[in-house]
Amino acid sequence: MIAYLNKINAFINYLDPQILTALQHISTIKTFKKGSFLLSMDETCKKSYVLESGIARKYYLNDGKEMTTELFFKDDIAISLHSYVQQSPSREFIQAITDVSVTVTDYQAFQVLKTQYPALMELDLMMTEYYAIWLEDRLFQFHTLTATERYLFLLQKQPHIIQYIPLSYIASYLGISLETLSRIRAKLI
Amino acid sequence: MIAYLNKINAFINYLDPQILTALQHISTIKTFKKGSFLLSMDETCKKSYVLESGIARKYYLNDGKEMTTELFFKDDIAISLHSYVQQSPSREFIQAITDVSVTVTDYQAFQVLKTQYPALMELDLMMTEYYAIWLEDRLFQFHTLTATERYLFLLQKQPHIIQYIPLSYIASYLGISLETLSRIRAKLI
DNA sequence: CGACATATTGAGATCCATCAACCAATGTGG
DNA sequence: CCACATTGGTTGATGGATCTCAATATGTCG
Repeated sequence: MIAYLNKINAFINYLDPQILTALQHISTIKTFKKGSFLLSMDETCKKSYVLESGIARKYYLNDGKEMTTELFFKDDIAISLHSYVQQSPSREFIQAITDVSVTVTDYQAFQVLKTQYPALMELDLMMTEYYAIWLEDRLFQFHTLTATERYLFLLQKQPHIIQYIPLSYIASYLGISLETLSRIRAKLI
Repeated sequence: MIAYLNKINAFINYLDPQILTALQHISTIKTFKKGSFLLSMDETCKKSYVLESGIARKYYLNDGKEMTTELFFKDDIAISLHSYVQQSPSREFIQAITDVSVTVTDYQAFQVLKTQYPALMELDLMMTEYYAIWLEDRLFQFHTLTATERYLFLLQKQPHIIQYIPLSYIASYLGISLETLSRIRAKLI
């Protein structure tokens, strides 16, 4: 998993400088205040956001309850995949948890660039593969681990998450209630 | 979701015949007997299998128990993604549930062809996106639906599954025990 | 300080897993 | 062709994990 990330980074480093310049031409830097939305439900995800600083999350509403599906840190790519890929209305929100700075890249412009530079198509494929593997792993966790095990797993793999993010977000990310998470933590001390 | 499948099919239909011929050159037809394995754990997934007839499933072992993660029917692509993409040992098995006929395509040969024909790179991307969206949807179901709801959802979306596949496979596919599934079905009648 | 968001704790209800017994259909060797 | 094993499915009893509702505590920020 990490190995594959390294492969992607290596691929980016070996990209033709001309391609990188072209990418920069269709990208801008933008900031979002804590609590504001990079993407709202029913909106089409027409931009990708690479986090430069700050933290964001992706969530949807279920019976009025917010279910967090993904947490974004530096260098993560924040999009709502189903909306981005199909250019259809999103079921998800993407929200800044702290003040956030991002590199914004336009979907349409990127599509054009991909047909121009096959290396970008390949890069897009690698990143999508990585996301799919990450999803498989998450599904595996829901399939086989108890709530406590999922929490410990998160603690071990991404200890930084716990420090900066409200427990209510973490609870729904783990697929458990806030109360259960609180009890799990109490027991572990 | 279906719309995107249509888009992929349209894309395939408009592929340069030369590309299709090249694809056929690196593919062969093969059959597997019921119960036999297209891929075993610890083996690297070096082929992709497009089902022509029959049914297959993907599963892994957890505490000695088989957890079914995916069911394959006609035209589905059976691979273990993490193993295929990273060319590393698989955690999963792919097994023929009935006698199965498949079109086998070699990973390495396909990689070469992709660099030769960018349209194939694009096709690979679209198929991976589709799989990722499917995974997101499955994760959504585990996140928000009860066992009964997940079963009803499956019944509604893929009624053919129930007819040909042992309940034990379906149970683990839904993330529940065989007994619970049996009770759910009893209540629904 | 007061107000609002965030987290903890308790009690009861619910869902689902586990263990175990049992049943039906199918297949196999003698 | 029968006896028996095997596979797939059902049903019952029980316990544990987790949810929900509700009350309380803690923190944070204007």
